Amino acid sequence: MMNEFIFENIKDFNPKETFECGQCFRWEAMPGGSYMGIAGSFPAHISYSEGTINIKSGGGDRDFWENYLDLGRDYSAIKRYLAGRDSLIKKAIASGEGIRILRQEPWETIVSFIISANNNIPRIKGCIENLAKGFGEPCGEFEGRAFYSLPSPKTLASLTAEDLAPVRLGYRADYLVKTAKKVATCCEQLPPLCELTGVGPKVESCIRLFGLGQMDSFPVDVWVKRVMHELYGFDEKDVKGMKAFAAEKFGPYGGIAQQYLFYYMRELGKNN
DNA sequence: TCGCAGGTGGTCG
DNA sequence: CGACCACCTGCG
Repeated sequence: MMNEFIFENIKDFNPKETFECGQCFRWEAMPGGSYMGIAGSFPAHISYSEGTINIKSGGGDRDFWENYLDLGRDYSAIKRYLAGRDSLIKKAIASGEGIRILRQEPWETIVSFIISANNNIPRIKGCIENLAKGFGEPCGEFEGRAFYSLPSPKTLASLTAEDLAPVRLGYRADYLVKTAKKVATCCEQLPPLCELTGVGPKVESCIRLFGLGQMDSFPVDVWVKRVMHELYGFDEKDVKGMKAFAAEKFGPYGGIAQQYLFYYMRELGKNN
């Protein structure tokens, strides 16, 4: 199966900024600046040029992709709101004008961000691909490559940490199995995130923002600590203060502000 | 060789 | 509560 969807007159979208701002791990840059990857069980190749998004996909309808890329949201208005509330964030926004928050599946974000803990990006990506290839469902051949979804809660719950050894998750394998068991028994309804093993405050914030569309969620990771120190003078240990500040300043769009700040600090780091 | 990387869980004071 | 510390793994 092969679909093609065109979205025209799209502002505030840049594939690199969107797929490399730390919110997702299954998209890969292709020559020419397009991105190939998979959303849920749908592989796709996404490119953008002069206001037009072109999506070639191995599944999912137009509505799915419109929703996944959050195209219904007016990011220009959000940027104006944030810049109006705080002058320091303007610089951060300027570094990542084309960031959009992908609307990923809750389970996908739960798995991804449990794996992300105390880990680095190349290895996170590797683990996720190993997990999908080894234990996920085949999602068909797309542009000459085989794609696999992540294993469902039920599938993962039926495995042991030992079974997952080839995935190279380290101690996170145990977290994943325990969490899968919990999610699998709560059919349909998601259990409270804080009850999931491997889900602490930071991972929970990421799941809320990237998986549940809670745009006010403000994940504080090492990069956000750094940028909040650099830009606003916070002590890097004062996570409570940062969250309170974000709630006060950025209100319903704290999570989007976080993405600009995160991307800004990452880009800054690359030049040093 | 050793520290580090999108933190968390467990233990103490 | 807040401060520590161990922790799989792969890379520089």
